[in-house]
Amino acid sequence: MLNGIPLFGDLNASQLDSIGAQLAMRVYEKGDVILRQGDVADALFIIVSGQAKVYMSDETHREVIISTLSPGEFFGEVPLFDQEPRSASVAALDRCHVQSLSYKAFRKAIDRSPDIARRLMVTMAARLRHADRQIGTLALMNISSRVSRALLELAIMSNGQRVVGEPFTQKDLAGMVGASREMVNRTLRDLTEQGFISVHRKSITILNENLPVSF
Amino acid sequence: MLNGIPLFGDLNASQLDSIGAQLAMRVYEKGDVILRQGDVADALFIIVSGQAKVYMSDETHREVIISTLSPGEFFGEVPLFDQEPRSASVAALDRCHVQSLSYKAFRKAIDRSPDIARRLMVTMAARLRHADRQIGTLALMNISSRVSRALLELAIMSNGQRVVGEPFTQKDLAGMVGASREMVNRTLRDLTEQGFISVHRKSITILNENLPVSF
DNA sequence: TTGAAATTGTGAACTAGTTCATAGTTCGGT
DNA sequence: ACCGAACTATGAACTAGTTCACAATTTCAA
Repeated sequence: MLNGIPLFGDLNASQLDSIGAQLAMRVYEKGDVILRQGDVADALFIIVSGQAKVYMSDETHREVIISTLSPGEFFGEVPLFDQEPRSASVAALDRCHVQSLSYKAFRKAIDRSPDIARRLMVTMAARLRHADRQIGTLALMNISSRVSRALLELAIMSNGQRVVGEPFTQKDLAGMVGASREMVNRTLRDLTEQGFISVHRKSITILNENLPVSF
Repeated sequence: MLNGIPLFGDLNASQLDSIGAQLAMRVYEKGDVILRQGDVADALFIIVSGQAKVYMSDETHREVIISTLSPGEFFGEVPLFDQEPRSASVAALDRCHVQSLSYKAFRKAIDRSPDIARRLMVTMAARLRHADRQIGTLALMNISSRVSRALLELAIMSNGQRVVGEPFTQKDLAGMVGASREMVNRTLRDLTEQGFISVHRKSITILNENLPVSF
């Protein structure tokens, strides 16, 4: 989705080296929490492989998925600018290789490279646009429209077809659209009956671009 | 709310002058639309006086208020980074004096002043945090909690009391929390009966900080 | 000051969505 | 190849919130 201009693409090896003293790689298994809402923050993360979800949850363990992250994308930059605790949690949706960069080094990188600063701004602007859209969707659209919109957004081309597949479950989808899992299930059934999608195993194929989005 | 580090605070008069060829001031009356969702964008705006709302609406004229803006705050920066149309509309909540700065000049300012770039990033990060919180709230909390949260957020100190007053109507509040106007009215009645707030004319006083927020 | 427009207040009918319960299916590990 | 765990599916009861309708009050411009 928010696709990754690799953040450090313009740095040569020695430049990377000069800021990257604290660059560390870690592997997270599916379901592992990478960072937790409320934690004190001192590092930025970059996804090298795998996918992750950014989410918030309440005390009854219901959760909203704010966004999903793919290889090349980074996350955890917000607290660098306001020194507040992390605003959401991030967990691996499948096995993830994640690099971390201390804020100290990250700040250095921003200061030294106008290009990194610029890319950071571009990404934050994209996230802002996406978040605002999400707010509009949650406040104005009914669930079946929200599900349709989520499917269109998650779909990737796979031999000529738009497909939403692994690693997303109906529960994940429910979290993304702010609805119960059951309601998502019923919506998928309806969309199937109406011929808009077809569902096989864990993968949903979009048969008709014009999913019913009321908004 | 998202309070204004003035964006151009570190520029001296001649620096301001050198980028500000296109700096123009305009007055908008209450209700006037300053910019519209879908428009092509080529300028940034800065509120000098008055308040404005950032909102999206659907074809049936229901609207969500994404945020409100106070003097010192700027808006309309997102399309600078992605060349997409404006993602939301902005309208004056009361009489507003608004300065506009062409993207061309704005870009120049960002490039010349690391401090302006930094402030821009700080503001975007704050907006991102706020937006994510809003998404969580919309997806996880019931309406009375959302109203309580909105009241706490909008309240300003006015001789020792936390007050939410002009220019916000119940309809505005409804737009902010993604609910019907009637539901907001009923919630305010309940909160009054329970002694948490008191309502006189258009102003709401918070009597007890601990408004019932479930989340 | 007065009349029209906007805002507030409230009941009643309705409905979209949740929650609960339970069964069938698929998945992943040993 | 098997077993428990996670996921999918679906009906039924319930409920939070919407919508409609209308009255009362406040605001504001002429």
